[in-house]
Amino acid sequence: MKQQTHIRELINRLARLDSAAGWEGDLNPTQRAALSYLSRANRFSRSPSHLSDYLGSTRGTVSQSLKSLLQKGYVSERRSDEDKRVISFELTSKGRKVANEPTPLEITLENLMADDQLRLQNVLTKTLQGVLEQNEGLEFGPCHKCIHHTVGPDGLRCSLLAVALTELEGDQICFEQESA
Amino acid sequence: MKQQTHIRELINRLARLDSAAGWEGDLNPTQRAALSYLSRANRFSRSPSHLSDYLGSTRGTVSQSLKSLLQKGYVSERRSDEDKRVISFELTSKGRKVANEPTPLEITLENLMADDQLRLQNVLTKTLQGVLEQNEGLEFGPCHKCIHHTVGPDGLRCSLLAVALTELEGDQICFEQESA
DNA sequence: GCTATTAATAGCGAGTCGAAACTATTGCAA
DNA sequence: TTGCAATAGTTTCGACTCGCTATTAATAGC
Repeated sequence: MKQQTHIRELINRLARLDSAAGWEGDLNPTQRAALSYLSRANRFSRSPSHLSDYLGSTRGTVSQSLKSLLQKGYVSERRSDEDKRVISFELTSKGRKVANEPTPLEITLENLMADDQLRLQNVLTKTLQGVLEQNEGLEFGPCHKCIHHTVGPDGLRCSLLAVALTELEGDQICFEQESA
Repeated sequence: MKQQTHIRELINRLARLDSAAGWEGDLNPTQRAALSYLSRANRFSRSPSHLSDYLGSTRGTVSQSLKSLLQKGYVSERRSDEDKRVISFELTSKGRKVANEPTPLEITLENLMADDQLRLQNVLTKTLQGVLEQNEGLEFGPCHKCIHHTVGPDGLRCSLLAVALTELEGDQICFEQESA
């Protein structure tokens, strides 16, 4: 068998097993993935559109998932004042509690050697960039690794959106992120 | 953010994008994953039970997927003579054609440096073993890397199932496989 | 023979998925 | 300024996945 086929199967199988473990409680794997994204995205990136871009899904599908999460009390929504079409979602305390529970996959990764972890992260990041290039997809990387992220005398800033950033926001996911 | 969370997200996102690309034609990602498994599993491992173990799913779900694949002409079924409860599935020529189309993920992996590929495969394999240990899941590795695989004067054999193996079968996935 | 186990299937309800049709808001240009 | 295209989000449709809970059939152990 071709090696790249083997690696693809490993990635898919790991994700599948991680998903299967994600059925606990009244959530399914997709809802859990949405929750996880929302817990890590910055305030400009928590809309249905961005979530669907991130998940490689469609706005319609994501709209359904968010409706379900809303009914079950894991998220709350808020319309933007500047653009009344835009909705930003936020986790409730119930949602925050669930979003960061470690899965069996995470526990296993935690036990890997430190240099194995680093290598894995680097190669997978490179691979993701390659796939996104073919798809014309957005990277959704962390704000502080972006070409528009600047550190000045008045603190952290995003030169593209022209806003000041808190320390926390610098670590969050941004839909505009372009790797430096 | 914790590094293992980041890696988990990378794995899930890559698999998700690979899935999203798998909607082409009249197949969905799950059906495609089933097809891919059947194309690589040996004759003892192509039943609904083994497929559900492999996918981390249930027999009921897999039964539905296979029914759909059967109706669309991608697979054929055959009841075993020894044990009349057992059904073994096989790909039709139509199924074989679809099973081995490279996805964007595979194309990207192909372009990685050779040592990156090898490292990735090794670390992911180790990770999978770790997850399966927690799950009490089966590994489904290749026959020739199994403790029961022997090479004698009369060719390849499986000492557990007590059968002779062809060269091709030595490279296939087996549900009984235990890494040497 | 009786019973437990195993393999597979069927039916249920919730939810995902892509696709297409729809509403509301915004931005742009004539 | 009016008119229209683009954008954000929702709704509906049909096919399907998913866990769950029977149910049927075949086998294995006693």
